Amino acid sequence: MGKREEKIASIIQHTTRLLVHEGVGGLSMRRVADLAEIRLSNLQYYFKDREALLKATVAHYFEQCKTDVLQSLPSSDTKEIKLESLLRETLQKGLVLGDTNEQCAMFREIWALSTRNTSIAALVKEYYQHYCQWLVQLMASYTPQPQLIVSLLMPYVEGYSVMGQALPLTKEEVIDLLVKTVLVVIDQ
Amino acid sequence: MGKREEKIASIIQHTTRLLVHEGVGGLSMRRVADLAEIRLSNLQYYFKDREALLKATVAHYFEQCKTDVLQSLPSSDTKEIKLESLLRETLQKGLVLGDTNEQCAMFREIWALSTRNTSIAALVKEYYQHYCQWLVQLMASYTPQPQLIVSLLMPYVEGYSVMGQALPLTKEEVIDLLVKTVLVVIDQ
DNA sequence: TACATTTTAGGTCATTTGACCAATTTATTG
DNA sequence: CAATAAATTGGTCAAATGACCTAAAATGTA
Repeated sequence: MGKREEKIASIIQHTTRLLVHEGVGGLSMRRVADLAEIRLSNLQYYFKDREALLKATVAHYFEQCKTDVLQSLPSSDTKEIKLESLLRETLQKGLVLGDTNEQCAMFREIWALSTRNTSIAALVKEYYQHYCQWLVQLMASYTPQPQLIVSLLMPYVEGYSVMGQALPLTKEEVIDLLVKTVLVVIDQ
Repeated sequence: MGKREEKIASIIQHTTRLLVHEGVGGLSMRRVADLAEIRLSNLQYYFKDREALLKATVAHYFEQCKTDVLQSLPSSDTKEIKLESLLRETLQKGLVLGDTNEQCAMFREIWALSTRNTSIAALVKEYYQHYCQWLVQLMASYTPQPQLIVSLLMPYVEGYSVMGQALPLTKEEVIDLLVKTVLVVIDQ
């Protein structure tokens, strides 16, 4: 990584931290410059304004998500495992309560931003579409209707991070329920 | 509604609009005062600071949600209808894509806020818990396991508003899938 | 009416913010 | 080495903002 890339990485990292801990309201060029220990005008040299910095930071976030997801998905050559194990494993990782998770906090900000920022909204949509595709591809080895399973599980996982803490079931009970549900549905 | 209540209602209404259209960043006491056509100091008389205004506005939002939900739920004395119809009707209303809906936009802001504001986070959690209870109560007339159905559908509906637009299924297909799923699961 | 309370008006002040600029330093390259 | 571009610095400026204050006006009440 060249010096330029390193510096940009540092800027984006501090911007991300600021976003997570203070929200969009707390994000200003000056504060980022302070955190990254560079002058305001130097920051402006790399990102001409707040908007550009924000866009780059969000794009970087989804890049990171992509890497995380693709790594965490079981590789498709270990097809020996049962569909049930795959589901359990995936759900165990995927079901996260949003209020205890830094990555979720970042997503909340992005989601709110996307309401009024079409280019950020496009990034969100694009990411979810890719995510769907990866999962469909993964599931395709186990069932003739991967789209069905994905359409059933993805919104659930996202919704769980929003309001899972208000559910009358524990995470384990939820996983049992979902696994059972999926297995029953594809048997139909 | 007394003059005082009318004025407070107007302030909260304009605050809500501002939040939806500009985000938390665009929310300042001055702008609210301008929109509500009162002096800044008058606004400060009713809400001592931004924080108090925000809290009251969020609380009002959830009050409104409560009213909406309780009204839209079929009254429990019309038990003649089938569970399937109930599910279809509820899902038709509940499955909303977040990017086309003003109420969703407001929720996005609130959700982002709740990351760093415990009292707002408490309002969110409280609302979802009540929402769960209402639905459990409603479903209780149709199945011995209402909690199961609610635990299955509520996160899904919330998640659908987040990423439904990236799903490979249409809303109608999603509803068919969910209804079928629920009916199969409770038959087990 | 006279008094107390609530509500409104107008203004100041210190801070923060984004935008902009001129000058200087640090690579890079011919 | 010299010239050119890239990177960095320090600083100014106007606008916006929250907090604060005082006085007046409206309203209710004894």
